[in-house]
Amino acid sequence: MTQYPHLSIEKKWQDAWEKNECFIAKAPKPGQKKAYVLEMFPYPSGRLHMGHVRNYALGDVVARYKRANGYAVLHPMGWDAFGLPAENAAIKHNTQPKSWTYKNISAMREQLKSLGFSLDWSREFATCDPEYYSQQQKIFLKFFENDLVYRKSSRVNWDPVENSVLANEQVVDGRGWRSGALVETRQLNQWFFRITKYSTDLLDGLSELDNWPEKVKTMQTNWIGKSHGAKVCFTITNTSQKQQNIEVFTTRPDTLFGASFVALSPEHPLSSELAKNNPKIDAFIRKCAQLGTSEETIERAEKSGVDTGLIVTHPFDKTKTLQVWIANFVLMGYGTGAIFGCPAGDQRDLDFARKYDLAVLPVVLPEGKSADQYQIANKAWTGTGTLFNSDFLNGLSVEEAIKVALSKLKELGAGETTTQYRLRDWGASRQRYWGCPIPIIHCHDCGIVPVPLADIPVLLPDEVSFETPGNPLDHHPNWKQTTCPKCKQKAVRETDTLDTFVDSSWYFARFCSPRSKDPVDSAPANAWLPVDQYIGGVEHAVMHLLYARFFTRALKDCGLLDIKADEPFDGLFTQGMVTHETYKDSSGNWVEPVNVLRSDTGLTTKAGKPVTVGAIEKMSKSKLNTVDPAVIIEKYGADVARWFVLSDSPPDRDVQWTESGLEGAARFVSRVWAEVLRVSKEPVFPEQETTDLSKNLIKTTHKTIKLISQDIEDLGFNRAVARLYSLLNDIKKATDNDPEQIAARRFATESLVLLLAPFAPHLAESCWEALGCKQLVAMTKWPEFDEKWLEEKTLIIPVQINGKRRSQLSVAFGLDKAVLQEHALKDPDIIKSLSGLKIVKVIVVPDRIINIVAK
RNA sequence: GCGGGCGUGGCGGAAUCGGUAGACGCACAGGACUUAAAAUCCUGGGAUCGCAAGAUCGUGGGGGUUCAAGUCCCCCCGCCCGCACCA
Repeated sequence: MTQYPHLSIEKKWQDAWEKNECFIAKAPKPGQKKAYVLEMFPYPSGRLHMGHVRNYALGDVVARYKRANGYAVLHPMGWDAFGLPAENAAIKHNTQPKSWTYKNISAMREQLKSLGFSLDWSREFATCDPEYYSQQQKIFLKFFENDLVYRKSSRVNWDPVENSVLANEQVVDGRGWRSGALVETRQLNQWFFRITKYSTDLLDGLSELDNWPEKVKTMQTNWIGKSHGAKVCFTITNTSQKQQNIEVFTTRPDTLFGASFVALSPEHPLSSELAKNNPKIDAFIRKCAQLGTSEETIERAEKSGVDTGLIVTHPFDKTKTLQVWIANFVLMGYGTGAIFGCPAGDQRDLDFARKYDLAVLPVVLPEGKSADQYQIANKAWTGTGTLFNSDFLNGLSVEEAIKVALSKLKELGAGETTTQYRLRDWGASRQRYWGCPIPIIHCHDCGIVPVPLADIPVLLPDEVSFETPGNPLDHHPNWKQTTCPKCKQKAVRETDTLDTFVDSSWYFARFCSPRSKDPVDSAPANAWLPVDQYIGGVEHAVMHLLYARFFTRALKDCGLLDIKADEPFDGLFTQGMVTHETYKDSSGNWVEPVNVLRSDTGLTTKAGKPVTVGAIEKMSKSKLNTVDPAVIIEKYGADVARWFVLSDSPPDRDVQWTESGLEGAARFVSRVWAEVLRVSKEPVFPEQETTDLSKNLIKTTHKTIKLISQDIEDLGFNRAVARLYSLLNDIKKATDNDPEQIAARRFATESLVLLLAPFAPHLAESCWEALGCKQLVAMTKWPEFDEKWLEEKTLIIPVQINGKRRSQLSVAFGLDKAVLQEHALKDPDIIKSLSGLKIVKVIVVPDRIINIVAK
């Protein structure tokens, strides 16, 4: 077989595309449709991984397809370049985050280019470019002006040995990952974006996102967590404290009669107040603080608490009293930071009650249970039912009881209805160097003073020291020293930088006018936004996507973004991960796939040690089960790598990287190339339609054009790939050498090449050239199908008896029920199978199926 | 713990509306070509029973709805993603 010479060819076409400016986005002409195709931009870790290849290959199919269909396409690329790894690398390798990051960007840019993605590189930027983050500082100032950003005290993980703030991922089992010290929590003044101002709008907006996966919308809905309920006031009877009442939030006021305790969050102001005079409470709160700030760890921890000794009265019955506890599972960030516990109706409350031997009184009776026998063991009943043990609520449904309880609370002045959101304001302060500096000055006399626009950008210092732990900006000998813009006295700069999620919350808009002196120019923004197809990992389903939706709204409200669209991303697609088998040697060390040798006796390392195969997992450095795209591109070519990640697995599911799958992809590329060379040597005949053979191939080709176009629209690339395999097989099978057949074969082959182009663009260009076509495929129109070839005159209908296929009929299209039934009952196989049975009923679905029910 | 998703041959998957389960690819087996091997080409593969015709079973497990269930409903199991300072 003719080997496809990928190395020389791929570079040639990449240069040709660049020379012809094929992928430079040009504003849509009047009447021209646009497509903004965007994949989530990468963090410049230094090397491309297979997840990137998949992500960008998916987007590239869409971009190339849209271009071939006459759309003006914007398909840009940039770098999510700020963040913690650069600082870790700086410490580890004794470099500077800046040089490390830009070096990585250069390396990854070359790798991306070698894959031949149809990107508009003229718009490239990195979020750590001063041109980018200075615009972000302007946005921050505008948000500050519009009260969309503010300062408040909030908890952070604190490493007492390193004297620095830890990210949640840096807290391992309650200890700092480097120092091993027990983590404490500290209160710090930090900057917050007022995302909760848009809670309702962000929630309502979801319903218009028809081209988003349902699961992502559900996750965002739950994250925002709108719930209707009540604030209920419990009066403390035995206190010397100033605070006389405890306010709790509940969505289930119907279960108030089942309340057996009230619980405060360890961070509740009253808890801290009580801790002052009670060492036991103080110790408990300190212990809770060691869990860190992650909601997951807090909720996973075994339920525990401490009795405060306080007693409150029940709002509905003053003679009933409840103990007040402090419990580790009550979150300060939600509701009022206090709850009432109804153990029968909430699993956490029940676990808590069992542990501390508190009363468990069921108040909701599930349907079909008897009131005098119903008991709660170790499973709370959270479903519907009828209220009992509940005084004036007895006999009501849960839904009715909620209403009645609410009006009673209002009547007694013991509570009010409220709407509560789970969504919290976005804490965006980071006590780190490698991020966008917050353009604020702290003045002793004037307080918080924004940096004047004329003084923007506030640039990061290039060289910082990581010798002392903590925030290098704070330690820098002179960076933070400045003068107050108002009073001209000595003042200091804010040393917090912004969360990198801020950088990625508006980059898609910046791509419309990447070199502008303003954050986003209105004409190009209106021409390109919203993003028509956004593609990235499902791990970003909530935070990144919600922050970007918030920013779009906030930017519009501040007048910094002038577009008609309300939402940044019209279409969203979440792709699956790239996985690989894991390998371990006899000493239990992970082994890289490149070091595993396969032989008849099993797997060994290159050194000959036996290797065992472990689970198939997401490619990761820690498990060493990665495959370097650069190695694959060198050996097989970019098209093979692209073809592999697009084959077989549906894009939203995980794809398992296998050597054999890769070889299959390589084989396909060679087969296409060989077949095209064969066809290219044949004479060119005008298209004719005479023989059945040629008709079939032409028909198959038209059908394939239609189906693949649809597959690409639906992002079902694995199906498109399967159809391309089929079409190639059909072309290869057509071996007759009469002019009709040769003409049909040429038509099918040319179509194949064009259909292939979004998936394996270099191969397509080479084939196109071999077939004698002068224009680049990248500039050629998508093939069209003709409906007249798709009309089916006859079809095969299965005939079932009792739901089991027993025969089939070849019939004309569109026959009516009676005729079909008659045909079916005359069928010899059916007559045979029906012997001894009595026909009960015949179901006929025209053009689909016939099912005979018989006994 | 809470929220979301996924589960189909030896393997990846197809079946888009409740209507022939297993398209297409990989791996495997047999054959052709070759001095031989590789590559390539052709053919065959869900399982069980059967010489065959064919029959029965079969979409993680258990129930249910329906003439008909991979698809809809309920329960369970396993794996994956997110949980607000990783990106």
